Amino acid sequence: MGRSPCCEKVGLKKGPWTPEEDQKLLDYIDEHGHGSWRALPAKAGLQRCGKSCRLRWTNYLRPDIKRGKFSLQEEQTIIQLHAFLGNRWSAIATHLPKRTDNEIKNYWNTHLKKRLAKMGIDPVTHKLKSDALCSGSGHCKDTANLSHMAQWESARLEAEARLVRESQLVSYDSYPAPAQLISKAPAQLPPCLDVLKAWQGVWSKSMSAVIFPIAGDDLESPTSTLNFPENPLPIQTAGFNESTKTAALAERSDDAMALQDMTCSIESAWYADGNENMPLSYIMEGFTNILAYNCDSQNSATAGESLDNGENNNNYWNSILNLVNASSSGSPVF
DNA sequence: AAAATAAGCAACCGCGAGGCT
DNA sequence: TAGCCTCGCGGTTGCTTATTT
Repeated sequence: MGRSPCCEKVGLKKGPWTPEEDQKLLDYIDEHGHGSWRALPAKAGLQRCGKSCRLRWTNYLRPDIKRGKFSLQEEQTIIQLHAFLGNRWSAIATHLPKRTDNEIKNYWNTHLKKRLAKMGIDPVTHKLKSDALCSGSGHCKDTANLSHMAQWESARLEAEARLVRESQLVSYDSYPAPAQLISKAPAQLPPCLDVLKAWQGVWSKSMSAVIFPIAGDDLESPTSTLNFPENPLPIQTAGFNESTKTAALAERSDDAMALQDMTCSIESAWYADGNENMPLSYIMEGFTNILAYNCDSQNSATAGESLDNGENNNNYWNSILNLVNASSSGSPVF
């Protein structure tokens, strides 16, 4: 028996939405919430499949969507998260407020992927295409470590995404005030991606001289754009203080605690593997610093407009080598 | 100015997960 | 427990717009 179609396709319109259709959908959701997507088109007087309505709403009509050009920090965040998660756009979108997974996916495919490829970086593996830096025995082991950690991080992000979805369900139940309610969702999240954030404030001091030898100390450290409320736990770069952790965890939901524990697992696994010299987050952030530094002319103001592409490329490769050299036990990233 | 090509992006499709009965 | 239903995700398509020839 074949799979039943998601909806009766005969007589249903496909293709671009008209302003009238948009208005009907908006009006209906404004008044009733979306409820069952399958039943929505008939109730709203739309000759569309419910799936199409959901897509139009989530990717275009939702009031909390930010459109337009991606900022440099958004780009960095996408690259960081993609290195961890791969093409899991919904999980990535969870950490880019007001951006949809579809928009991020399109932006990756049309801009970031090409840019990385142009720089000689495999956009799938986030490794140098030559793979020269994985020739030693230690580097390949580190790559396996990264993969293991990425699995933990991936699972943790999925749990976070679940929390966000649940909070959004609550929000839509009490429509019509979706924008305000959804905007509260991040405030309900536990602090996240500590792996990426942990080094914040440290990297620019300890590594900027290596990564940005000409940029000086006043160069803004391109930290994660992940938008979360004030972190109840102090960000630490050398493991977690147990008493602090315990006190903070006591204030949280079970889910949040689980997420925090997973974060700790990632970090402790890293340190336990004998790579105490440089946490993954250092490497990841340094990596995206480099990307930020070498992104194309549209962001040249950040990188320094006086540099031409050739210089940028030279600095890029030098910076990678410096970055690797800075880690005596080898970088797991490349 | 017209045709060809490339880029950008909205929308569709199929699949899998999870909930419900 | 199995089967059905709904939803969401990721890959892909195809239309529109911009750029090049």
